[in-house]
Amino acid sequence: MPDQQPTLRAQRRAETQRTIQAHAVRLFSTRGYDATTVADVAEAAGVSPMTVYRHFPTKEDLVLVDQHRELVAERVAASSAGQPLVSRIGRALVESADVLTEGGARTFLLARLRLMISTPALRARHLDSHYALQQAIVDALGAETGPAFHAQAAAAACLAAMHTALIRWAEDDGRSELPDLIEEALTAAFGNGGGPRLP
Amino acid sequence: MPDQQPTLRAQRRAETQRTIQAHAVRLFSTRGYDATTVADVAEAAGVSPMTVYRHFPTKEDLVLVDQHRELVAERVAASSAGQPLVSRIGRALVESADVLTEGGARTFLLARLRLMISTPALRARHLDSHYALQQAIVDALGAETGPAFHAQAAAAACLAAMHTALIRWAEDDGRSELPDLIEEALTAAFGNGGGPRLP
DNA sequence: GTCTCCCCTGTTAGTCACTACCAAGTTGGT
DNA sequence: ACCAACTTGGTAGTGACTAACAGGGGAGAC
Repeated sequence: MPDQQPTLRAQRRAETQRTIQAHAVRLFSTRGYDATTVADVAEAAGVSPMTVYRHFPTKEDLVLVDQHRELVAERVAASSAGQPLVSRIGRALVESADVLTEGGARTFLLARLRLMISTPALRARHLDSHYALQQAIVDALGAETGPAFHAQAAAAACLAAMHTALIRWAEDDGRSELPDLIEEALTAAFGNGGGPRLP
Repeated sequence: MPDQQPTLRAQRRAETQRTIQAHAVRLFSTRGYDATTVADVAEAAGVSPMTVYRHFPTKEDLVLVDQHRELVAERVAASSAGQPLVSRIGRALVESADVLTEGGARTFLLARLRLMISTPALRARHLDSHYALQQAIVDALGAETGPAFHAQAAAAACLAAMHTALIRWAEDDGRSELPDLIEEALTAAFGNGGGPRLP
């Protein structure tokens, strides 16, 4: 059970993973996703094609790697249970977006997002990852929120609204603030019942 | 421009298309999607693998063929422009589901839906088709509905709610009424602002 | 330090989805 | 009967992805 070794070996592994992904996104963005083979990515990263598959189960995952889930789930779990579902979820989404766009990874985030929007295969998988995120949100909401079906519907609707904000953000080339766009999309869908703006 | 010939040649084409799809869904449901090759489908349908690809661009499209789009779009376009967006869209979705589940294709619809839910690749493509449906809805809403971004968010949220209803319906094995489930999902997401039940 | 175990990486061969490119039979209009 | 367009089948090839086997460099034990 290698779980308490954040150093040394795992470090190299994480680095090659980052290297491979960085080269992949760069090549996909310049040459196009379909025109770039996994072998091309491997060669650019200086590894063998097999190594790419050991780190990323599919070619699509080279773009779709995502730690967004944990970020959102913990915020949903921490929200006060008294408010309506869409408020709790919406707030968690806005705050998570705030965190993600703070760091210096903004450009990389945009490049990945552009790929996910323009490439059909990636767009489909991206939407499917939202579906997984939806399950995580429902789990984080807890059991006493009425029928699970209702929580599913609320979470799905919130995520769909966020998705339109993501697309808008990419179209803006990241010039606008993502949290604001998400807030606007939520308001457009649910009205002002989604709760007031962050302090 | 062969556009005015609803007879003869196109008839045979439509029939082979139906035959291929029927055999495909049957084989996928029994043997599993991944365990069934396109060659298997072709052999079962009595055609060559090439012919399958002529009628369906990808293996996934063997399950995902869908005329739902036109059905929903025309109902959205016919809705009265005075109501809130989510009401207009939600009503159109409920009515379209009513039409689709009326016919005798209910069993076939369920089989396809089960495949789309259980198979990752199909689930992703299914969600992507909802994205295309979303664009059609926004177009059908007309131009005077405020920022297009708001219409996108409202349509995306409505479709996501409907999707949870579809999953619930499949889990029920189609015993409940799909339009009712969609109505319930919309209410869970948007409250009662979505408008009253159909007359 | 050295030995040993294990993880990581590379190589090969193979399956399968999917795509041109070309050949043949059928149907539709003249 | 004749030409054109449509549909189908065959072949060869690309590329994503998998399984099985072999070598190399760190990890811990002595």
